[in-house]
Amino acid sequence: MDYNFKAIETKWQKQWVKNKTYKVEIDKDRPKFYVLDMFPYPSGAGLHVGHPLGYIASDIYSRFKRLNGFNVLHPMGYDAYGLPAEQYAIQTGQHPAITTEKNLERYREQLDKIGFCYDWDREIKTCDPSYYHWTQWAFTQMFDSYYCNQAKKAAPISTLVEAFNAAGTSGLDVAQTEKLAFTADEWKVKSEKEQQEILLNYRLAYLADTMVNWCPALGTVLANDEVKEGISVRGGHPVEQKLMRQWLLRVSAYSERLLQGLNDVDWTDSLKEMQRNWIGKSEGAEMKFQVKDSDIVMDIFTTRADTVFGVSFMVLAPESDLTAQLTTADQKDEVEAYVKATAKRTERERQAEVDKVTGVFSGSYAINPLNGEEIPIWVGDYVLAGYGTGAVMAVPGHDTRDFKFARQFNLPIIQVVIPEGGEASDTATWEDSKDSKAGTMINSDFLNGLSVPEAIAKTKEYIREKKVGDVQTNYRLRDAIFSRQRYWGEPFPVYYKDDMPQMVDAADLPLELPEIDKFLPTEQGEPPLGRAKNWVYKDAYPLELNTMPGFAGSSAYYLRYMDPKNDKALVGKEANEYWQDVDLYIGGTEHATGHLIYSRFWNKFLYDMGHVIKDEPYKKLINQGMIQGRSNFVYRINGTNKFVSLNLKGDYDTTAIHVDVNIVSNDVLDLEKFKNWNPEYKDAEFVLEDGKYVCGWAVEKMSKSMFNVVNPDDIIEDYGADTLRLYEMFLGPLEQSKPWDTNGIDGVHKFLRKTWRLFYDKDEKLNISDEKPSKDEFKVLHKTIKKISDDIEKFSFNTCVSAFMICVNELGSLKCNKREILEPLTVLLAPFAPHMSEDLWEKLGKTETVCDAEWPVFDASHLAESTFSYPVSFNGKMRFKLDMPVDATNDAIEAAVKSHESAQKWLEGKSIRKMIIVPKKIINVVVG
RNA sequence: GCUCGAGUGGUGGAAUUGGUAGACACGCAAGACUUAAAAUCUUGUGUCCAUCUGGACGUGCGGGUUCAAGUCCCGCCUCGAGUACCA
Repeated sequence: MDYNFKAIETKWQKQWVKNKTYKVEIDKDRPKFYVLDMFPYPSGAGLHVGHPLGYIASDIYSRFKRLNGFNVLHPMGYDAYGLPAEQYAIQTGQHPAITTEKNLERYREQLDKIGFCYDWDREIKTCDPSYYHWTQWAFTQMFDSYYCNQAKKAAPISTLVEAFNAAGTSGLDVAQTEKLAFTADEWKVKSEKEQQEILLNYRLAYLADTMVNWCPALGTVLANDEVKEGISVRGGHPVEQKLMRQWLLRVSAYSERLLQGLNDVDWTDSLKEMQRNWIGKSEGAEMKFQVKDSDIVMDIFTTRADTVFGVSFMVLAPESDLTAQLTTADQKDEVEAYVKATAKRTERERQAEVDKVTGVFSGSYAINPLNGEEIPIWVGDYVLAGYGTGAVMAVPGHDTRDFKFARQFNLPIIQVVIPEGGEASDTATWEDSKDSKAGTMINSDFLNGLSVPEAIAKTKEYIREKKVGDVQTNYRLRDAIFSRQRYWGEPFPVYYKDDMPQMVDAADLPLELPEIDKFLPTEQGEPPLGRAKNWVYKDAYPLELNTMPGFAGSSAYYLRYMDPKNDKALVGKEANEYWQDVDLYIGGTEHATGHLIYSRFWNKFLYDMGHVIKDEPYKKLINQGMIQGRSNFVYRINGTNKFVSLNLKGDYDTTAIHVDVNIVSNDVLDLEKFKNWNPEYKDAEFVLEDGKYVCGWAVEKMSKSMFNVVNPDDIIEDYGADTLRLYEMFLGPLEQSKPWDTNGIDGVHKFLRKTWRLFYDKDEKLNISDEKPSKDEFKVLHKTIKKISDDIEKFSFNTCVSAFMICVNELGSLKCNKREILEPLTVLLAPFAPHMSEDLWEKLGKTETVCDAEWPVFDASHLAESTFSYPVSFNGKMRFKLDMPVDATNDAIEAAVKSHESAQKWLEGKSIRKMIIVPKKIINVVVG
């Protein structure tokens, strides 16, 4: 019988469903292992060959763990809310739920064909009310909480109210939007509404007027990680800054814990580094600059308080509240015009014009707290409102941006640091600021002569003593904007009473997404939910019109898989205590600053409130590399419909045109298919080489427009799922990006057929021998057991496939069909090629699934050798091999080398200076 | 600019962490089987010189450490990813 992958794969996929082979339940007798794939968003395009890479890797690891006695949780579900389905709805009027359901079915169909061991009984969808019930619940919990910096954890907001009643804000150190100060008496006399407004300053989910990334094309605001280089990640539309009242999550409260937590997780260094940069901790000082003839005090943040004697002006962000306050009457027009002009520019324009220095004088002066000098206050858009205090002290001598600004507006430049090995010089002659990371202080009063680190320490001490500022830590991480002016997302469990937000009662959750007639904003510019009929709570109070963003549903999904049907809690105690956390998380690096920050934040909050038992959700995380496309090109001779083969194109003036990779084989174009591919090429003519049309190629992103998309369904149709799985792994290291080239796939398919043939004789009859295997056969097997076991643990799946090929090639030449070899080999192969292994396992007479077989145990005694073949080098160059007993003494080896025939020509006329002998490794003879 | 990662045959990639560079596979070439093709099998395949035995060179570039360097150190170059007026 030939290897009939179609019959085998269909058969076992049915059997697995029928036997519930992948159903998982809590089993306290076995250790748990939780393997998770990053939640896919089911797009309309379906899966291409790059998507399953990570899923195959996690599937192999899950099966391997199960074979090693672990109770493995390996679930799958869908991040089903999102912009594309809604954009499609706007264009076609089709309800996003229908589009989503259709896409999801297609995804499922494609996934099923690959033979994954998911427990589909645990499937979740973020758009399912029984799921978003708990997304809404978590939000209400955050609303009812604040973050205490002293306890370093979240606590119920009622505790804070008690504290206000007892002593106002005194003695409190809590996360807050604005630094407020009031006494208990002041608090008590405030109206209910005023108190509610104040509490928003502390809640972990809060409503506030903030600068947001507004994307007009999508009609919604976006979080920082959803914007790259001033354009939206989804859709690529321009984004501008706008002041809006929005829901936010106080992620910044957890900055330090999110940073510290990275030390306890097993993630790649590069991913941790990305998160560290995104959190952006910097330590420095906050200093107070009194404004001349005013009671206003400017707070500025600096990491280089030691350079304060070099400050020659101050700069405010145009959006800063202080800008208007500090503008004098005669500068008013100019400043207002500048602020307006800045606001009009998109984020993208602002970034593109980094070199353009713009600014305007406010008319006011500040007083340097260290030397009492008066310095002008300017407004400039190089200062960001969102970072630090939105104001800086400018040290043009030692900061590039300040230097450029000073030159542009003719402001004084003072040198305060002499770089190591340099001398003080006239700043008028400088072309750029001078580096100040190391050196000696000058022009700095009591700091003169000190080194930079000494000066930093001394300044900190000084400003604390004189109370002109304080040592301060700053984080770049911003609170997450949580409102979206869209339809297809979780509704907020929020209603408004007297204009103040209130949470929907827990008993009334989930608050289901209402039906609307059109998926567009209302005529009044309200979000789409403004169209919903009776969108009120308790028949009286209007409900929130915004919906939640994409990351809401994906922030705690891994917890839900532990207990997906629980209608009393996000996750039950028993399930949470058993499954605990994710042992292995596999997914793309694109989630580094979004999902992976938000879900860590979300989880830490739930941990603080005692709802889950682990502080960090993902113990080990691996980023699979991107599968790139390998595009093919044809070369059209300009102005003709004639195409010239790659190596002859130098003789012509040509234009390269992308051609569908599916009509090219080994870079040779199928001419007939090409003519039929596009009516434009129906009458195409060709200049061939050796009778063939050879295409050019390049590695590019896999995308429709490059005609290089390869569909896994097609591969499975031609070669089977097991071949697809093996080939995806064989392409290269999991974490590396690499191009997909279908051409190499024959190799792994051939390997599977060779494996099959070990079980079948020439007449295609099953033929397995119960004879004792030979020493060589055992050696091949155990070498493979060791290699596969080690490499799976290292996630080095490409070398596993090579090892299998070597093993089967060797067993093939030994003509081995011994049960004692083939049985363990089938188990080794089961994680990689589950369909074939399951089938062969049955052929071996087993009645239980191969998934529950026992992983073969490596026995080193089978690898023991009596001789070792030494490579013999002369001055480091390998010249010949020498077989020696493994227990040969160095003297015996030395003698053997000296008398060896091949050694003579290298020793001739030279003397042996030294002989290096590394037992069972190498011999190196140093001659000269 | 800063941070991280990577540069090995025509191609994808191996190399036990300092010890035989190019495993395994694709592609290519020659051969076997076949009327023929496909499939399958065998052999060869880093570059250069040589009829062979063989030799020289060779892991982005330039230095260095070492008996021995793809691997370690110093200085560059190129590509990829992330991030960016972050004070």
